Amino acid sequence: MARVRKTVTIRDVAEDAGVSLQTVSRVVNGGPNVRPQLRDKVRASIERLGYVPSLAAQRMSGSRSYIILAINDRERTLADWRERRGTDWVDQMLLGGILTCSQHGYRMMVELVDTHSDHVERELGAALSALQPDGVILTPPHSENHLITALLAERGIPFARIGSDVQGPGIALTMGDEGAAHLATTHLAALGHRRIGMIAGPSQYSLSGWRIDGWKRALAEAGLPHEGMLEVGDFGYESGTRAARALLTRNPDCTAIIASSVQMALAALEVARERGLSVPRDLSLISFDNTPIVRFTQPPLTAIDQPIAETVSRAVEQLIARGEGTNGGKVIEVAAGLVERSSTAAPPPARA
Amino acid sequence: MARVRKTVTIRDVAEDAGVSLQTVSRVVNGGPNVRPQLRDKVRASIERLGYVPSLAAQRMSGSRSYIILAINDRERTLADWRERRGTDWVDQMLLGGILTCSQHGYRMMVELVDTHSDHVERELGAALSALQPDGVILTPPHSENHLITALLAERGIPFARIGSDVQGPGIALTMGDEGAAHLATTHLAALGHRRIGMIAGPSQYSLSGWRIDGWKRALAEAGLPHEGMLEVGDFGYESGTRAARALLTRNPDCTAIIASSVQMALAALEVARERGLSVPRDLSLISFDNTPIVRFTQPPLTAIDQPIAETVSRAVEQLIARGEGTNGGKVIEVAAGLVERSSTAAPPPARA
DNA sequence: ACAAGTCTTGAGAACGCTCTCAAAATGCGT
DNA sequence: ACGCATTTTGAGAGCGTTCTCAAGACTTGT
Repeated sequence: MARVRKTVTIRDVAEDAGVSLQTVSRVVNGGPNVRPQLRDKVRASIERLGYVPSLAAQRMSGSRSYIILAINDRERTLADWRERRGTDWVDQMLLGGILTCSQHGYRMMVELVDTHSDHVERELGAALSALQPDGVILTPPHSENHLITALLAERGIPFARIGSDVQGPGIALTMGDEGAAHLATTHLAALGHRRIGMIAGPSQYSLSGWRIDGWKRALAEAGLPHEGMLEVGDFGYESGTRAARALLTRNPDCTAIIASSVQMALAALEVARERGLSVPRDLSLISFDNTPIVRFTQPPLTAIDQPIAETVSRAVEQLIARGEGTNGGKVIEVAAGLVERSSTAAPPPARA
Repeated sequence: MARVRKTVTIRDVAEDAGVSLQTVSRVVNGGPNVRPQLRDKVRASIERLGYVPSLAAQRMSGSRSYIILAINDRERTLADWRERRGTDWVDQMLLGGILTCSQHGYRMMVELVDTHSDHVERELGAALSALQPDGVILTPPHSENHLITALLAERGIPFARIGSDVQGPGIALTMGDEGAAHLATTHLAALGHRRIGMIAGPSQYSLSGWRIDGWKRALAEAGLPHEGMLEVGDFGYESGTRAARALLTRNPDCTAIIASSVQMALAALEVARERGLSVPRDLSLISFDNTPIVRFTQPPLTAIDQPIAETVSRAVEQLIARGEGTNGGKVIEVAAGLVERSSTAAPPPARA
């Protein structure tokens, strides 16, 4: 029979060490002004009794809850999941967040919120009331949802917007979308490509715009035109198929494509196959998002590598260290890289 | 300036509705014995004020914490993540859990614990003390770690073991590994294969054993031999390469392989390619784990589809409904299916 | 109409912790 | 040694909820 062991509380420790509750609390929280001798004694008691403060009680009395709440888009997450599309960033985001939180004695919780719903404020408000998190991390497309940012600002909860470089309330962390697109485009131009197409994401995501900007800037620098080389998808596979077909039909001379999501890149790969174009011989392809999938396609895809986990990790750190008072207007940029695999090469001589 | 809005507490609601705290609490928790008239009045106040009970306070006073803790293997999770292997199940597990939890007013938290560490008990114990979860979900390989199950049993915390069919403390939820392997093997045998190889997972995972059992049973039923057709990997890509090479070298007549993880299936696919074997013409291939990746390989892989999300979801429900007192000995089986894609076909006539 | 029950409501303690503020102990300059 | 400033310690209240238990308001049977 499971003997129900009583929880070890701060009171037990205080008794064991022969000090007051308050002193134990100070030791636990690394408070100042405790004589080393006493501190060690208390630490020994904590160790011996295996005391760990209760999160709930800490929240109740103190000002902190030691909880960071990560908000994801329910709609997209669920759709991805049901269709087994691959939720790309969720696991990386999560791991980056959880690890960094636990390093600082915090906990991360995930909340799925539907942006398009009328109840955003209700849903999010309920979560905030129930959890009273010390910080909130917003992922696209929530990062620039004014209803959400306003709600958070009103409640005075520090928050970080991932994938956003718009200065505004909260901390913005951008993963260098403009620069990454520029990098990829420049890479293709350097290989000799002159007709470089772009399959962008939907315009609700402002990162879609930045990627287009980076692509255009690189093209301009290389003296290449962008007219007619842009298609827009919704990040999903089907939209990628449509976009790739349209792009290649309209521009038979197109020798390289940058796709703004893994799904759309995979779709482009399939479209190339159906047209008898060999990748990378006839068509070079670069995928945004360096997810595990792209290593195992045929050929493995060259991809832009955005440090999602690291970005979330930095967001967590910023939120935890918010004490400094810097809550607004900060913009942090994390640089993306390019991982070359076998889907990019020089264009075929005939068409170069 | 963020005007710091005071939190709405149960006291505010009580005042607004002109009743006692206790009555509001009863209404919130759906307690019995409240006159409908009063109940509606209280509900109206709750609605108007936007009251949501504080999780921390609920935990403090009540017996429940409304938290379910999911334990994952830190080592494997991190390795997968760092090497961008694809953490396969993490996102599905998580989503299944989070969704079901939120449907019941619970929250799910994720904890990464290192099984091989000496500190398992410490780490887990600390998490349990801090969070005081109402239930714990164990994923492989923790599901059968006796240190962990003993700790949970001692503390009297209900727990579910995912991917385990061993009756014991806690609820066991198996995803039909034996049956799934049997299904896959039978499918191959029905296509005409007579030499069906198996790349199994490491023996620490008892599901590895069940899969082997299912495979052997199906072979026996079909009157086929299993000798020399088994290789063991560690779920990772490299081990899959080694295993596939060994298997094909030792058995040149092997026309079909079942791989116990996506990574190992991808490795087998690559090994086939390097040997000039066309999949599925010369070699049929079935992957355990129907993750997004396998849809996009060339060819797309036939895969066993284990309902990870649904299983976790059922685990959560069991834990929440634990009130009934049934904490031990229960074994729940969720059936796996087979998704046919293009990596399986009849064996080449010459070798059939 | 009255006692005995049931249903409904409320008062107050308790949960485990941190906060504020006051008391005790210590250090320092002379 | 003495007074003052500073450091170290402790006592008590309070956080928002649910629990226990008792009191009041209804029923019901006779």
